[in-house]
Amino acid sequence: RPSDATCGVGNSNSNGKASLPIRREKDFVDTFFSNSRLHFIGSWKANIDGVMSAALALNKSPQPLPATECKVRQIIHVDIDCFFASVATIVNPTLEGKPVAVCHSDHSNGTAEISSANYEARKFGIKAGMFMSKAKELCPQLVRVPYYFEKYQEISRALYRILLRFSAQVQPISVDEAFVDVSGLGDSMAICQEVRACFAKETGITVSAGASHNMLLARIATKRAKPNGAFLVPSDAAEAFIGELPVG
DNA sequence: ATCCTCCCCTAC
DNA sequence: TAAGGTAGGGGAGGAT
Ligand SMILES: Nc1ccn([C@H]2C[C@H](O)[C@@H](COP(=O)(O)OP(=O)(O)OP(=O)(O)O)O2)c(=O)n1
Ligand SMILES: [Mg+2]
Repeated sequence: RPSDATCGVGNSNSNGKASLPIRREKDFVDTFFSNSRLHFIGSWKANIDGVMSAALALNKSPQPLPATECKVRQIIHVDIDCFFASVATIVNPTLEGKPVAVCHSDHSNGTAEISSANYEARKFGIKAGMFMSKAKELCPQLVRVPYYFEKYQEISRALYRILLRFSAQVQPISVDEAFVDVSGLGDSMAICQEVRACFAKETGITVSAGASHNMLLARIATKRAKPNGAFLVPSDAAEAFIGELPVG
């Protein structure tokens, strides 16, 4: 906080240089937020509303059947595969097939957190939130890549533009994840595959999809579909599907 | 009974 | 060399 900055180290004497620590404090806060992946994700949620209303204003998105007018809804959930890590592979295709993790630091000690790990890296037990130092213990040949926040924004917009071509009822969950109500708009698995194909063609990145008759089942179906797949839970299979889910 | 605020937790 | 922010669900409990 600027009001605290004059209490900082090296500013104890009254030589008229009190403004310097205040300015450096402000720069610190700005760089912190501009490099924070969690700030990027969190503020995007509010940002999505603008993207949505702009696209919906074009009035080109088909309206699904209201829940009251169809016996069984058709809900789709989509989630980009290891989003940030996938973007790095688009930027540098030679990373294909190698274990990759997104992180500010590549050091073997310290507490820098991994934001996203690709599926090669996950075979070693590496996952989001893990310290890079721990990840390199598990996988010394792990390739560390930087953040590309501008590209995440661009690719996220592409996903939402595609989803809104199939239905006007899109609920954003995050930068890489959304629900879509496609009740009465066609075969839900066919729509899943169309969305996946469109997105892969436009961005070169894979997105997985789950489909079922409610949001919860669709979301869990996406976990089963990953990576680079689609999975349907039919109404009469829901009980068995839920019943066999492992703990953890 | 309802509404509100605070707090804890979780998913991104 | 590191950038642990943000929104929302839901329970506890006080005010109305
Ligand atoms: N603890 C976390 C979780 C997520 N993210 C960021 C990086 C992810 O790429 C993005 C999307 O989150 P997901 O939970 O969808 O994870 P991924 O897309 O990376 O992998 P998955 O294939 O499991 O969806 O959010 C992050 O920075 N820190
Ligand atoms: Mg994802």
